[in-house]
Amino acid sequence: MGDARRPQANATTDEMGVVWPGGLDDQLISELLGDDGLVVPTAGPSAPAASPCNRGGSSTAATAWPSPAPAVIRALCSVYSGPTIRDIEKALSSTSSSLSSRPFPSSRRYSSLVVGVENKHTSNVRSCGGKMPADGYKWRKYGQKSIKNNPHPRSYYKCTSSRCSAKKHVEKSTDDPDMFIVTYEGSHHHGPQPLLIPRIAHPPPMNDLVGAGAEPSSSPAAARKRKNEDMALSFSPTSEYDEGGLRRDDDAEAQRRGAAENAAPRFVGATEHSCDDGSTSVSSVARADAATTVLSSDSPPTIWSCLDWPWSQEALFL
DNA sequence: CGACTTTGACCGGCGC
DNA sequence: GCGCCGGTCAAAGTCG
Repeated sequence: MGDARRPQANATTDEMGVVWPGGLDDQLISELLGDDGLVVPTAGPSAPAASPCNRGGSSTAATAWPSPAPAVIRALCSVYSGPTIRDIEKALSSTSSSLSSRPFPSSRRYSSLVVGVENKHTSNVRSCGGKMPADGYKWRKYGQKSIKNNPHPRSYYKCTSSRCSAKKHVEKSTDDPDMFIVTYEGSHHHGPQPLLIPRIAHPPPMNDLVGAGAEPSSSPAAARKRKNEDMALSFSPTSEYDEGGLRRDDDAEAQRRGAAENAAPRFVGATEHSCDDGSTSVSSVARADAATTVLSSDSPPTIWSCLDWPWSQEALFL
């Protein structure tokens, strides 16, 4: 999964299997909501799994996912924009070599967590806008550390939801300054912050929504945010998650959404995405215990994707 | 006043 | 045991 970005209306959309021009296409909505293939396979570290929203009738899914209510799944599917299982399988077979050279830090600890530690999941996230895409959760930064062999500091975040032990740390890749390496640890016991509501009309610019709030550029808040953005690792949005109509969890809502989250499938795969500038990049590889996501383009996605499966990583776009 | 970021200090794990 | 390193804590400051 990883890539919850809306694919751009150009070259690699074939790879994604969908074409979403400026907004959430009616046809797409119909397709998604009408998709009978809302079948989720059992998760397993070695077996490819699928989104509950596998478009295009992938027949890979063999086992029905146990718990989420159909309404929940439909809601999830209505906003899911990640690769299909077919995309994943295809990309896995073609890009595994390139992915093996992705810029993981040389840290011994880092390498080990990628391979086998439960509840630790590493993603590479690229934003062509130079900012970290929001992932749908609200995080509080609790530390920042300089890391050996990486000129960029690593920032540590905790989920702000009470009783939630999810953490993540974010650092810039040494090889690619546009690449953010995000490691998630633990799992949320609640759903993503925003509701699974497509936001179709008038999406604000990406730069106003990711990594910084949509503040008037002349305001003190904007000045502070600009200052923060200039700092090495102040690119991960936290409080800004609530802006633009997002809101925090309350307990009941968290429980409802948590049910869907707990039933989340696990993606295994990779795909390719395109930036607005026409460039493409290796996209996503996700395993039950590791994930790579490349998010590209400056253009504002139109919908929110709130899939947090299983490592509580999902991308949020407004 | 609450929520948040920043940042230096502290702590524990690991290798030598 | 020592030093390095990553992860966390907590005080201070900022902002709305």
